Amino acid sequence: MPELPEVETTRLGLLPHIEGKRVAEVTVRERRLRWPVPANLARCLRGSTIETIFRRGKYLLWACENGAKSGFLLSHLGMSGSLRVVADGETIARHDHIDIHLGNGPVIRYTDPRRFGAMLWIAGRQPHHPLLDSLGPEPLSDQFTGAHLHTASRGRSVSIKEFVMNGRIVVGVGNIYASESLFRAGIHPRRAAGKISFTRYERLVEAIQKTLGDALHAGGSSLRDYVKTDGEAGYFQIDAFVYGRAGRPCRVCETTIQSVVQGQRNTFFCPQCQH
DNA sequence: CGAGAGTCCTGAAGGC
DNA sequence: TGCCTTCAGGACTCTC
Repeated sequence: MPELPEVETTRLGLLPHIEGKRVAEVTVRERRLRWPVPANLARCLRGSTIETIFRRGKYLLWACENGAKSGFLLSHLGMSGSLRVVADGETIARHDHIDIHLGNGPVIRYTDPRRFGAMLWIAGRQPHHPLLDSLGPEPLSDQFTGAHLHTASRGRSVSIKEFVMNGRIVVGVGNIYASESLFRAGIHPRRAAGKISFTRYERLVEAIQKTLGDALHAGGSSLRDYVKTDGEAGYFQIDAFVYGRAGRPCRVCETTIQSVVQGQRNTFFCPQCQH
């Protein structure tokens, strides 16, 4: 369930605890994540200094300085993953798969019940990886514009809902925020992406940025307690206009909210407000 | 290349 | 109360 705002909140929550810290040891209890955790991950990380963490889409890139052994830890929370700062010696629970022990300090603990997440290593000083090669622009950047969506969608018959959830088009728009953003933009989720006007795409960009921005703000409000939380606090506190509200009245017009399945994902929308 | 389906996994929720 | 089934969900990967 971590969408982009939660990933960014995780990054900001970790930063003050890891910046400039040396990795003393790495414990891997479970290698079976989305892809197997590399057998040499501990060897790659051990002894390096974590300079900072970058985010690209929902991926986190941990810049690890260690001379010729420098590289990047590439992590993804999947849908049930979390990264927390815990005290050394903290009790290990069922799905606590990886611990990164920092020098005479805390432990960064990766927990992921469903194991859809990832923990990979990129050797070298450039964060190049196939998973990152074809990602679309960041939704909160200047590169994400109505013009971009309009151009990228010409000739595409795929629904707008599936289109905005495609990471090659724009990163970080997951199932919840896709429904919410389309509602805010007044666009019906089943409309063909290729048949939406430039003006409406400009409106959609605004809606996505507002939706993500609001969630980011709410997530940020939980940062103070970050050490003790699993990053979920604040995340779902935003009132959804449509997500999860099938059968209930639209908050704007009181028409009954409907749900449909698109690409094996549930979509929620107001048939009156969206067209 | 694009579209659509399949896949990984566990916990929560619903049905009987 | 408790077991069984269904669903949720990110995003890569495969097939046509």
